[in-house]
Amino acid sequence: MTKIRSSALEASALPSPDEESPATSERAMRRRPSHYLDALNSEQREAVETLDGPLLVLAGAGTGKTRVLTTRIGHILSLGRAWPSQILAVTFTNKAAREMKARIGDLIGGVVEGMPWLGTFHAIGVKILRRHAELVDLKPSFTVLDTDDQIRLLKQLLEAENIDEKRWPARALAAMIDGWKNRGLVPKRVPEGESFAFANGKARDLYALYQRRLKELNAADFGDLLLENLRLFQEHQDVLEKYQQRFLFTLVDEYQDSNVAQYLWLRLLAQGNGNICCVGDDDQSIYGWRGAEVDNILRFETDFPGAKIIRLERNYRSTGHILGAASGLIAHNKGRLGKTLRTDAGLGDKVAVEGCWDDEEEARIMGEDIEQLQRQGHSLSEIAILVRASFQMRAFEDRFITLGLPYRVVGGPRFYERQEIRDATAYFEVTLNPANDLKFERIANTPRRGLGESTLKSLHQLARAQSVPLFQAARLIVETEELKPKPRKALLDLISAFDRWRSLIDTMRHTELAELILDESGYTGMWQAERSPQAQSKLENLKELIRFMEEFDTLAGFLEHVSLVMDAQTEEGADRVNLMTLHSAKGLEFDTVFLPGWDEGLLPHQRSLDEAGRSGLEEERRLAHVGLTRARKHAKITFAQNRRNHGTWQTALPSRFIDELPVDHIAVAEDKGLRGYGPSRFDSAETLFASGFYETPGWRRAQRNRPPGSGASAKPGQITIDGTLVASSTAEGAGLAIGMRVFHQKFGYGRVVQIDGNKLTVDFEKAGQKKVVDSFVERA
DNA sequence: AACTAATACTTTTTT
DNA sequence: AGTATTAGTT
Repeated sequence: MTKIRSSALEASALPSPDEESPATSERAMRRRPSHYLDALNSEQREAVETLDGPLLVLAGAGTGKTRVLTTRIGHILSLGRAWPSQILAVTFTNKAAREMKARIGDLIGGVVEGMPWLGTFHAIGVKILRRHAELVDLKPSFTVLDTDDQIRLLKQLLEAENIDEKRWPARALAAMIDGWKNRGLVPKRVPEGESFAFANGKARDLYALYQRRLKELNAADFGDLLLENLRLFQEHQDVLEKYQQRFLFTLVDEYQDSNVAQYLWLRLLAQGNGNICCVGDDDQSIYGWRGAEVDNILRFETDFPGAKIIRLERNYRSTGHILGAASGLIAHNKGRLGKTLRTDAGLGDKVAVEGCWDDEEEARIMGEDIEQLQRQGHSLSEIAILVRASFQMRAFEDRFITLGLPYRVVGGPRFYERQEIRDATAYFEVTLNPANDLKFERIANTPRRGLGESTLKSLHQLARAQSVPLFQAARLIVETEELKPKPRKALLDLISAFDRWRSLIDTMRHTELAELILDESGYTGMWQAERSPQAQSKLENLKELIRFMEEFDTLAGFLEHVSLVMDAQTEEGADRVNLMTLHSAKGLEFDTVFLPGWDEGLLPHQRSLDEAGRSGLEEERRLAHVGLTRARKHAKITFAQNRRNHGTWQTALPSRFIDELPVDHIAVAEDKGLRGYGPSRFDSAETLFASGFYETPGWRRAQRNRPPGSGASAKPGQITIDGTLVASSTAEGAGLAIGMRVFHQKFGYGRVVQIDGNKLTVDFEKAGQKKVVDSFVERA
């Protein structure tokens, strides 16, 4: 247990919430240790002071959820009810964990070294698992697999089982296994029936096989971090009791995002003393597709008998109209506990609603709006554009680039998920732990060193026959004549390189060693040789990685954290418009929020509707609600009538969520007209919308009944022939001849240099000389 | 083994 | 339409 001297506790009696006047001195705080409670409203205060027994804090958007959590921890500490090391506080993201640490630090003054059990479910899971690894058939040094490794492993399994990977993709199996793990199901507990969804009922066996392989590799995937913990607690009562006794208080953030496994885990731990406090908002549950169970929060009272529920309904973020619009919208959901958000701020601006012709116009309008805001002195970083799906971002990026408007894409591929980062860490991992087959395989032929499929295959064969790791098999095989001289030499070089790097671990600084490895392996060289702009940024990222390593003392320490704790470094500071998905916007707030793409089929996403029916619709509605409640002062919703889906133009109707917004809180933009696009090609959404008819049931019916092809289905001035462009040809048949000018979809215009049957050599004006198939070019 | 052409896929994504 | 993976070819 971490030692915290009483001085630390004294210090903890001095919480200083941000609003507190600087005049409040440390000494004053000591005299009146409950002063920090004064900064809370009555519900918040109750949530902080109700320490014993199960407590659910239903915290609507912007009601001070994090403040309650951190103050509660501060309160526990200042009352001396527990040492920092006796408090378990779990979050879902590293970001949330970091923020909580920082805020508790502010509260009790200084860095919170003494909160070893504040972290994500997974981080805490790993920590516990390492201590008791042997009890779940792992060694304490087990590695955590990322998604790539997981898929690769499953692919191998499928191959070994002779299952057609075309028909039964490894990804699908991975999704199923993850699903089971999220529900806390070990292979033998998987219901028979569910097995049939994959490879004619082999799914469960494959899952069992996969788990066995993981143990052999001394590895755990993300799901295991919880599932194995669960198993540990269930099978070893003594271990469970130890933790039950240790954790005097348990706090959970974003409880609505928890899955069954997490719920079971929490319940086991909370059975000790029952002091569990979950904070969440059922109206912000948007991760159902990833296994989150809204039911966990809806059922809290039943799951934890005697639970107290406190609602935080006073919103400190948004103005009245925005809150009114959001509340009116979410009120359409049936499965919710129900909260009524209110604010003391004025009504503010109504939520603007505007229709557009297509996504380009949508982007253009927002670009104009943002430029205007900018002229008024609005900070760009206080503006966010929240989209449902990432493909929507493109239109905005295009527009912003032409406008020269600085923007930043938030979310996207995480730092650690980038190819070059994974490759690099794979090198470090193998250096440290040569038995890590998956990582070894990942980089064996990256950069290309002539160790192709066939070599890897013989390695696998040998490894399996001798039941040794691939690296060991490599050692053996280079002693034989098994391989041809070239790959044999390459393999030998690789092995000795790794051996040498390994010998340097103890003597060399870990960051230097890392650079050495990347250098000598030819990995950096590989990217340097590729003179593409991406290669440049990849090299930058590798530098960033080394910089990040500085924060750790050893290579091992770094690797322990890298897969769990590393995320994109969002360069703060620069004044840029934020562009992100609704999902990644949860927990953030901005003065002005733009919500494009409220189209039927996109915001209630069609797929969500198809796959999950009403509950899917409700989740989509929560997503819309999350979007609206991100805004402090201004919100604008737009929808487009035409959206390019996968290549083809499709007409779209305004989202049903627009109909559901209370009329009083929204302002429908005046018809800006279709600006010269043909005369009344579609007398529907926009025109009627703007003339005030949009709220009538008749209008809605008209919208729904409108045949999908009516109105314009293509961009004016653009001739689209739906379906096929039939002209097929052989080179001769199409009348192609040497010297003829042709057009190719990808390469543009060029001149035919040579004809070889149906293959052409064309000298393209932009792309240079290429060999193409005749059917891909047309006469220009 | 490495390139090119054909094909398949396309919601959201903490760890 | 565009990209990412796979299959086929050299």
